[in-house]
Parts: sequence; structure tokens; C-alpha cells
Amino acid sequence: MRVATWNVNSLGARWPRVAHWVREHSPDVLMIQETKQSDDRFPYAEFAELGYESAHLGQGQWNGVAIVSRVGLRDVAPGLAGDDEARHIAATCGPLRLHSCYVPNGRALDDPHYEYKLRWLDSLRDALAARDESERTVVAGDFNVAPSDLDCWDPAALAGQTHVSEPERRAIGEIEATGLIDLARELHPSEPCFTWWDYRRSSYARDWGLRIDLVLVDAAVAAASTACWVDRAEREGDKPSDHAPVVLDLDEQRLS
DNA sequence: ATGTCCCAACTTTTGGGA
Repeated sequence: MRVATWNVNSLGARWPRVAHWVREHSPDVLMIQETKQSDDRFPYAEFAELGYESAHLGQGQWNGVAIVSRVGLRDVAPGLAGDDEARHIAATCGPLRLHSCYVPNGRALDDPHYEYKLRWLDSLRDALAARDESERTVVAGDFNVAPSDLDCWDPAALAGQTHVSEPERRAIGEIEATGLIDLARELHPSEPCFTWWDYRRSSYARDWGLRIDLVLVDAAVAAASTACWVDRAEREGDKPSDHAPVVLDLDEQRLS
């Protein structure tokens, strides 16, 4: 079974690449962030032609999250309690309970948006702490936090900025403490595994990246996982998103 | 050169967000 997460930075602008990527890589489930679409513009029919059911929580110009699946899609839960932005959607697809997350950026440490980001992460933690432990859980998406210095191209250059602050990293740690494993880091303890590169300053060519797109899984999913990898090729070529997809491959037989 | 890309709109240029 293959599950992927991808911040597409506008599904409208990225549709040709998304459709091509889905055909090439055949994910069973794709979690999408930053669709930047209202629900009435979401390409439900186009995904259906590719064999996928879709659940979308849209907002319009900003945010927007989705889960598309070819292995069933039920018990859709759009939105995080108390949040009025389109940043979280959960659904059950086959044997997995999946959460597609788009964590607030934070903007700057002294910006009110940063406080919103920390509160949002606390809300996600609370929702995950209350989950049904019998469900096999995958929490994935754009967390806008680099959990450690290994996840940064130059930690010194980022000092004093969002994405690397101690409160943000602590909030990620508290989410993991609900019983979730940062799978890319678990399987690749010494590789950076960047997932995002700024469009500016030729950042991709210089490999000035961050690992901010995470796949957090419970112990049962971790035990069944055979790979967790970043599709850097998707960050190249014409009109890429600034994020690359992160792919989780698992052996469904080992999910007991 | 706060350097690029994407969106909306009092839309053909500007401002907000990442």
C-alpha cells in the first residue's frame, strides 16, 4: 500500500503535474495541502476519472486540504475543533485513519500568527491524544516546523525565525508523545530528507531546503512500513510546487 | 533586488501570503 502527502501550492495551478504524478506513482491515498480552492472548484470528476474518491475542505484563496483515495473513503471529519480555517481533514481509507494537515506558517516570532500556530498544534495534539487507539493512524502534511537542526540546510541562517523555534519543536514532540513516530527520520537517521525549498534565491539548485513535510505514524504502521521517501524529482522542471511529495510504502499484510 | 510563485480584484498592476 502506498500513501503520499504533498503540499501542491494551488491545486488549480498544479493540476497537470498532480494528475501526471498520480498516474506515475499510483498512490492508494494522496493527502493534499494548500489546494487554494473552494469546494466547487475542486477536481472531483477529474480525480474520479483517475479512480479516486475525494474529500476536500476548501476555503477559497487560502489553505485547503484534501484526501483522495482509491481504497475507500469514509468517516470524513473536516476541520479541527475551534479552527475556522481549512487546515485539517481526516478520513478512513482501507485499514488506515489518515489526517491531512496544513499547519499555520507563523510568519514571525512576534506575529500573532505565531501564537495561532502554537495553539493550532496544541489542538491537533489534543485531537490525536483522544483518538481511538485501535485505529492504524497516519498524520501527515505540511507542519511548517523543522523538528531538528538536521532538518535545516543552515540552522544558523534560520536562528530567530519561525519553523525552528523551541516552542514549535516542543509542540511537535508533544504530538509524537501521543504515540506517533516521525517515519522519514526513523528510517533515515542521518540524511536531511528536505521536502521544501524556497522559490527564491535558486534555493533548490543550492539545496537550501527544510524538512517540514512530515509523516507521523503509530507503532503498528511503522512496523509495516517498507519505505518513506521524498520525490525530489517533482521539485524540478516546469512549474513545480515549492514542496516535494513524501511517500510512505507499507506492507499491508504486516498491519495486524 | 524581500531575489519567486500564486491568488484575488475597485483586474492589465498591486498587495497579501508563503
